[in-house]
Amino acid sequence: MHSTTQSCSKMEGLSELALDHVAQYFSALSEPTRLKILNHLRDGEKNVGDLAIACDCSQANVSRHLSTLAKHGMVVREGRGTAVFYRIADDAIYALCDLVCGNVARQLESQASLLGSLQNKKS
Amino acid sequence: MHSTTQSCSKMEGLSELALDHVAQYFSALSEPTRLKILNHLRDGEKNVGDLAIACDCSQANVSRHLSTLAKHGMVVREGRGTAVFYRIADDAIYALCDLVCGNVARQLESQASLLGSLQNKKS
DNA sequence: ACATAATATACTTATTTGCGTATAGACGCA
DNA sequence: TGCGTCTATACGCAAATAAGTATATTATGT
Repeated sequence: MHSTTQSCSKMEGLSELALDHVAQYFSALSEPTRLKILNHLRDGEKNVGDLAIACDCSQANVSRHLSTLAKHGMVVREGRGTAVFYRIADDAIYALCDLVCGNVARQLESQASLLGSLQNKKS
Repeated sequence: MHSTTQSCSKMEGLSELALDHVAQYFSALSEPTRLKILNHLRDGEKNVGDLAIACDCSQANVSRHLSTLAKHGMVVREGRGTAVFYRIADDAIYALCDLVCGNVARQLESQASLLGSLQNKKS
């Protein structure tokens, strides 16, 4: 039923190998251009060329990034004619990104307030 | 009230700079050892030395990783005596990891079934 | 003050990663 | 079949990153 590595929906007690997978998943999301691509796919599928223009990025670059995202099952590839369209595989990816956005926002705020208090004291 | 960069709880329409922050946040979670550290902090604070033993990792290495996690507000540092204890700053981090775990598990399963069907057809 | 212990950091090295560039491969069309 | 278009890949390079090693820093107790 399942592969040799146990598939677990919680991170606690994961095997070394499974942790690597999770780390690589996060790694796929750790690149601004890839996040930009995901953002541009919010309103539906787009082909590589259009994404390159939208992201202000070279075609080769976008293609490589899409390949990375596809490898992790984040986007789905579908060739039609000479073009290749990509779309989000699972909207859960946005829940993930938005959650992180919230965390980052809080983090920035606390840093800002810390900076502010330091400047006030002006030691 | 807020800093120069708008703080937004959604990723859509984020500035270039904000996207960088989000990417760096993901990047902090893209390392197996750091995930292992977070796992070991589930049951409460631990000092650096104990974490090094638990993670089977050098002290210097763990210290560096903790520094990275702290930089992003994921863990909180507190020195007591000669030791330094770290604890999770926000349990939301686990929700994040568990969510990714679920995605990775699904991803592995679909890859496994794909592999299986290929082997069955044995082209 | 000195010795000891715990943590952080500097330096080096090996690996990874993203990108520019050029090119190969696939598809449609005349 | 030959051409134009779109996408993927190979190659080289520069920057980023993780880890080993040694050392600096900080705190405690005598």
